[in-house]
Amino acid sequence: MKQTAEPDGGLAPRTVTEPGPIRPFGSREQHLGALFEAVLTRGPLSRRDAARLTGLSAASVTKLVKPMISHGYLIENVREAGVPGRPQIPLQVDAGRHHAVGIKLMDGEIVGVVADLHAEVQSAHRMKYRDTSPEGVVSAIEEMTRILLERSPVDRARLLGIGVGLGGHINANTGVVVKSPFLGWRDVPLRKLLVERMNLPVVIENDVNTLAVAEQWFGAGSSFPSFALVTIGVGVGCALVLENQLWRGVSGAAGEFGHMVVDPDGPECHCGKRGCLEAVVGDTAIAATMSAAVGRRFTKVSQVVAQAHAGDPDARQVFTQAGVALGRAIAALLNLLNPPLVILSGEGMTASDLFIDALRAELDRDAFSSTATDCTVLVRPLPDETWARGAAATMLREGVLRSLSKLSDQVPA
Amino acid sequence: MKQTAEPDGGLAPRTVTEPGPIRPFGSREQHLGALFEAVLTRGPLSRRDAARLTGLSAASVTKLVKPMISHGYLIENVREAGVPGRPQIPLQVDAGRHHAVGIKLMDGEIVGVVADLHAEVQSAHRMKYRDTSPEGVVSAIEEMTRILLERSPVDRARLLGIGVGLGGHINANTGVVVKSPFLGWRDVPLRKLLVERMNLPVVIENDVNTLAVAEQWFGAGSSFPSFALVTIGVGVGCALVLENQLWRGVSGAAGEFGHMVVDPDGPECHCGKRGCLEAVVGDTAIAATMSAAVGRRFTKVSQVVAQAHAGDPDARQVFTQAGVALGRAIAALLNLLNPPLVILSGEGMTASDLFIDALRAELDRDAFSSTATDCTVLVRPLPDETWARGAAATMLREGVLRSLSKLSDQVPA
DNA sequence: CCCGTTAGTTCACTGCGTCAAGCAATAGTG
DNA sequence: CACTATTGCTTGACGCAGTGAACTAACGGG
Repeated sequence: MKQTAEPDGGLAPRTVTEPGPIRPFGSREQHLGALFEAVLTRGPLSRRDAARLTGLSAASVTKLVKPMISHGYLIENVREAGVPGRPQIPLQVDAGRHHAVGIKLMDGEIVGVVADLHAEVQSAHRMKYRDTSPEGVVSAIEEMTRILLERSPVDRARLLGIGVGLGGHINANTGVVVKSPFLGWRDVPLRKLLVERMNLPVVIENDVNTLAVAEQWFGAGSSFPSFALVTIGVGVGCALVLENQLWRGVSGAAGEFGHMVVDPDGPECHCGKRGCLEAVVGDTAIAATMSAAVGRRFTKVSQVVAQAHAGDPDARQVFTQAGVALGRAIAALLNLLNPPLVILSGEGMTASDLFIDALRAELDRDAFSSTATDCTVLVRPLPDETWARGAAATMLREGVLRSLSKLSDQVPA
Repeated sequence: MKQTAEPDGGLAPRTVTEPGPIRPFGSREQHLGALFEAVLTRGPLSRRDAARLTGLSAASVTKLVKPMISHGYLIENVREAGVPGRPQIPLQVDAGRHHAVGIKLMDGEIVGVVADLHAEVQSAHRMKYRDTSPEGVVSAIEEMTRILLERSPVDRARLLGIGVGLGGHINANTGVVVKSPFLGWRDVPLRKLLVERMNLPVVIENDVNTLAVAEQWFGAGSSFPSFALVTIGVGVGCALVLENQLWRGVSGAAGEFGHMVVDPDGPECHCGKRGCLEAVVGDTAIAATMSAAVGRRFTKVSQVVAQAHAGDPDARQVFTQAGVALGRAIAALLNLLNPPLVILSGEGMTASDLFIDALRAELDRDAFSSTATDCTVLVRPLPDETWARGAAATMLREGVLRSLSKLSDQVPA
């Protein structure tokens, strides 16, 4: 805590020097972005429908779309008639026009993809790495990028950059890894290092946040202004999108969900506390609980999952307990923020059938008033490269919105 | 939960009918509001400083301030020289120009105030009521308003309306009390009833939210774009202000903090679960825990507080435990949202010395990375009418911002 | 008394979105 | 096969809001 004081030290600043947070002018940039997002996420769209979606007038849409077409962001599809009246001209994003590399850093392993503007994966690769020093990781990412771009060659001019997602406390604005337990890092300026080495735009972001961005652009999140994304796997993570904005918190550390204490008398967590959510429902926790219950050593969740699917009551019980704990934590989230949507994702959700019922029941039990009934809960098992895809999506979004804002009306030569 | 499904049912809406969420035009209304808020919360302010604060140009400030002065919202103070150059003209809000009634509904008791635009309380009153039917409550509020306005007569034209704060799930937009446990209500259109009876603008809002609004305008919150407000007393409540906006959630139920489960094996809660935060640190919980520990019957917290202040180790222990539980819950909040400020308030904070150290220690222990160090924690013991004052502030804000938006440049006759 | 300095005001200008009118392209109809 | 109804897109005049630059106002100091 910075300080604690009884306030009301009513300071009347004689000279105010705060930098005005208000944009001096023009919402054009925002409207360009909104229009692009609408066309991207809501499939092919006529100008008229785009106008309705964004709230702009048809005239404005025409004006704004023009430079986006001439610069190659959007393309006009062939008109399709069928109803009386002039047929609509479907607009869509020229997906192949822009690409990005997405990379997910894990403990000892790294997954990378090349994705186009629809976040369709063009190629993927997976490799191990040992050297966890900043230099080593940068080299691994360089190597990965080289391999990926060899497999699916992308014109450098059309490569928006590299998005990197990793667990821990990442300050996306400064590009600094504030703290990453699995790498043992503190305050490593990863973005700077990567930009210097690769000479390409780089975005680094918490891995769960990258998933949320992908979900917001290409998934269920596109229909909801706010949602929470909870991932279950080795760890438990959470990302928040509030009013269409990724919520990062003051220091960029928002969304730390795994170390919420759900049972003060629960098992010890690697963070030093007892009964953290992660220590109850994380992968290692599942295996450990099962081992303790049966008296036989389980090292992997997959073994417990297999047992449970085979009908073993002990294994089923382990998952039921995990579901209850998870439900309790998510209920806390629901009660606190009352979001319209919660997406459950992560490797752990592939076995969601084993605990989803317990989770739901607990949600209904714990949720205050209508916070549970007013919330859609979505289960999203994770295809393997999705994390890396999310990182690519984050870079795509950043890059496209940035370049859109520089768009001028004039047609390029 | 509404539903659960694997999504990607990629619906391509042929005809889009969504109402565009974008404002058709003009940010003038927002700038008027921002300017007014700046002058209100940042004390007397010259046009120049106001410009710096809001980010507007000096020219714009001149233009926007003109109608606010001619309509009596702002007044020019006498200039004060001292430095070379033309002296500044301090602008300030004409506090006496607008008033509002603020009312806090409690179980069997009702507190009301009349407040001016600075939320200075002009007069206050407190009374009991028995009839908890909607009719009865409306009558009590009417009676209260009558008494308050007798004591401090306010020109009806200058009375912006009545703000009502009460615990429970309140939908401020529709003016409906969705659920109020202490009144035993469900879906009561309280605002409608009050408007009909009183023929005045009415705002109803969750009581903790009204406190947050007051804090945002007149308290520490005015210097932070986002903060969380946690109240401890009979119940435990929470309100969130995110990016200068009160966060209500989809259904207006956000901020339910008291029924987060902090200890699954803890004491039973009146909500039916076990180990809710409220059941561990609420007023009745404190008394109950103390009774159990000592084997003597305590019915009021004040008794336990007295014992603790007298040095009774049992009593002190009770508060220490409560501090730990509270710290744990607030740490969860910190980790999830990473806000720059948390304000601790409510009647319970008058005894904050008994548990604040335990709370702080737990925060530091539980918080991930820098979420605790980057967060200012403020203790705000509650003067008695503050709840009602908050309700008045909510009405003032609503009323003023609404009427500002109708302001035209022309000088009134 | 004039100068430097700072605050506030005026005004021509510009960017941006809108409205209204016009143009374009289809299906249906006599 | 015109002709009309219908719907989508485009164009241009308009208005609003905010700005920069020039100007006026009001002070202290030499």
